[in-house]
Amino acid sequence: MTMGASKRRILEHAAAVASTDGLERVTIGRLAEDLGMSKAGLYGHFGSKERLQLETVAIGREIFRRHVIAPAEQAPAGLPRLWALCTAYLAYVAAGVFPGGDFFVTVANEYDTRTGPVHDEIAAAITIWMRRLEGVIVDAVELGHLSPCDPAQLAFEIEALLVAGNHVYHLDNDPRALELARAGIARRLEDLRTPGTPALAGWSTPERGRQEQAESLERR
Amino acid sequence: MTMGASKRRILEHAAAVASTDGLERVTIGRLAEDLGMSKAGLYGHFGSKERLQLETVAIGREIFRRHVIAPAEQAPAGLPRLWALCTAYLAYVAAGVFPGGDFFVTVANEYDTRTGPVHDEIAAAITIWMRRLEGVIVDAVELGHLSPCDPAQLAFEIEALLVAGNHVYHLDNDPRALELARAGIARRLEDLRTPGTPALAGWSTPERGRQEQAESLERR
DNA sequence: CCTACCGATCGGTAGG
DNA sequence: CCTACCGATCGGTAGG
Repeated sequence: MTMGASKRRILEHAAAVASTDGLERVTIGRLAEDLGMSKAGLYGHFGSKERLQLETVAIGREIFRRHVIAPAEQAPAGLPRLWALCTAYLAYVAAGVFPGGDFFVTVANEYDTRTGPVHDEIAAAITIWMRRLEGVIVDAVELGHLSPCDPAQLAFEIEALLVAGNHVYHLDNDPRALELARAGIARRLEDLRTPGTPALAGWSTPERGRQEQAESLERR
Repeated sequence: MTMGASKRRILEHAAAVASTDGLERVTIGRLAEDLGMSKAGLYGHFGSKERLQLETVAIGREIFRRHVIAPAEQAPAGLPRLWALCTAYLAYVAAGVFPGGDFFVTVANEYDTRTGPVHDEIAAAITIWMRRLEGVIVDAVELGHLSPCDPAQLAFEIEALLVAGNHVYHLDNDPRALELARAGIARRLEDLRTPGTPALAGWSTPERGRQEQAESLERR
């Protein structure tokens, strides 16, 4: 999409605000003040709050594609690409590409029980992401990397762990959440990996000392 | 907590609204209009928006305890109780106890990157829930129901699947999401179940016939 | 892009 | 519990 530099600057800031506070709090007055321009000047780029929200979702998709999808496309098809998608997602969260973590987790939770164009656009973006996961899983099975399995079930489980990693990472401000997500996905994929297929980088759980395990038991 | 009937009615409505639209949209004017009272009359019960939010979180915890924790306490300790917690959670979502699904998923996502007393109260409630999951997992291992495992890791994975089930159920308006969550948890627990321990009700995937199911259990 | 507005709604208060 | 109000902020508009 062709877009002026000013409009792009507005939308990138809007996406950053939405990732922490939600699309509802992306108000025209707040954006204008943050960016040092007038409300009416900013408003003129969009014509309605809903258009601003829809264009914010669109730029969120663009940033997600650049930081998660595109890097993983470099990996070989099948299991390596599936694992690359997972590690790229976790890296995107850890790097703070959006200050509130995964943009789509925040806005999807905000709009999951609402109706209208903004809900539909968010749901469509997530459906496309899930179809991509499922497609890469199908490839991995057809290439003999993984034992036969239900792609929708496996994609659901992987997405659940990724999203939970993002969520707990921010709620508890604890980077170990991303490690829990990585370990859960690695274990699930390891169980499905066929004998001839090599394991991948960062696959195994880092060694945990006996003391740390005992503490984990005590903490309950 | 002692509480007048009027205040309880306000808070139960506030929790219902928060589960769909978030705590931010639980405004004093909206509650007053919904309940047919004046803003000032409603406001007087709380004294500040933050107090209203904190008391809404408290009543959300009470309702969660009644619908998820208490029923599962009836099940025997160990694996049966762990499975009862999971099925009680999914039933609580499916039953629409809150119109927006799990109250805590909505508000935790809303507040995960904020600071202050409301964030802290939500984070504390979720920590207590996670500690409960971990404690029941430790019991299941000590009772010999499950092979030894990292309780924090398993609790994280179970919670991830439960929350994803709730989330996708509402985002796509598709009840199969809860079945994906149930199946994912069941498979994970089945892999950890020790030979002498019986499987539990609703354990297997429905698509599989009873015969295939029985064979599958024998094979292990 | 701007200044200057509009009616509606926000959290909160005064006074009863 | 109520009416009546406050200043701030919301999305949006008029006019340039």
